[in-house]
Amino acid sequence: MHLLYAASVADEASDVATERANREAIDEVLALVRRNGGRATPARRLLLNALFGNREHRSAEELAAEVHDRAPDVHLSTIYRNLEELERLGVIDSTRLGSGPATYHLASAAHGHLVCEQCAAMIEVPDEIFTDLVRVAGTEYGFAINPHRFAVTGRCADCRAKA
Amino acid sequence: MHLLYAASVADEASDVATERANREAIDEVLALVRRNGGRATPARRLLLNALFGNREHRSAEELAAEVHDRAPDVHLSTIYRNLEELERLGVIDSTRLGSGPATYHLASAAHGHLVCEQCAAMIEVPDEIFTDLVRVAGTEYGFAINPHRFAVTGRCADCRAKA
DNA sequence: GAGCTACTTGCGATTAATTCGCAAGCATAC
DNA sequence: GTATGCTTGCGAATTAATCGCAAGTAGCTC
Repeated sequence: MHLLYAASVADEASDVATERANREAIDEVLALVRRNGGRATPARRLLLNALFGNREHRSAEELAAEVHDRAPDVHLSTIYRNLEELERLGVIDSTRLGSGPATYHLASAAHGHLVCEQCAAMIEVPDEIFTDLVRVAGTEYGFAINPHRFAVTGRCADCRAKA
Repeated sequence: MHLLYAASVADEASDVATERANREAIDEVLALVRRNGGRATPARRLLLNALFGNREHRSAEELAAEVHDRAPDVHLSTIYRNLEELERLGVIDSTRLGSGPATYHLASAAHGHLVCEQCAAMIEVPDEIFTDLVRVAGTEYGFAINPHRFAVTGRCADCRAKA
């Protein structure tokens, strides 16, 4: 099993154990950062901690709030710069869901997104749902789809039922 | 006859013809607007003229620029309000392509979009490419996909070749 | 064709999300 | 330890879109 995944699977039953497990995964990411000419700074470590802390989609602002619990001085622009860097390295994915801010989560928790245009509900779906689209786009247009970075919009079951 | 003059006369002639053809379609839309409690205002007519004028994707700002050729006083917020209204009525689709502003085009020219994450190139694709995705999302999640409102991101053939 | 009513508009201010420039700070390599 | 250059904090700037409000006007009514 992949280390990144293993770390975040543990539930919050034992905070200490989770934190230790996450620290290993975070150190691995920081090693990757260093291999790419980057530095292991406290701000970066705290951001990774927030990202590994739970698997939900969170905006830059929300992640900043979590980082601020421990280091109130970390500036929002630092969060943005680090998110950009981590995405470039493939550690996280950013996804634009509808009209709000972009959301971020670990690349190891990759999945597609269905977002309702009416109620903004978001459904996470496995990549397999895109198999055919990926194939056709590849053969017909030479286009390699990345299903993690965009949201598929439409209307959810609830909203359809109401109409 | 002077060539440049001939060209401009021809352009103007075709402009006039196109405008007459579009006017019918535009009147039809305005009738729909009125049926829904709206009014046929000059600003609205000019915006529709711009939308019917060519089929490309254009941002609110670009459409405003076109409207301004004839009526410089139409405010950008009026453009936004009218675009919102026209989308609500199903006359146009708005699509978020990547990171830039939303783009708008006639719903009758509906199609999907592949957008390259690297070079921002946009490929228009027929709806059929989504057939399987639409089917699976419908049966598995009760979700009705609208393939016109989002962009499928990934890497285009050119950028893949370079890498 | 005058008048009423409600939809629309122009305009500026405001919000939301993100990016940028720069000087100071600090992680690493040597 | 010291130099190098990646990073940060901070505020200002950008970009895209939305809002509140008073003035304007489309379209119905009589």
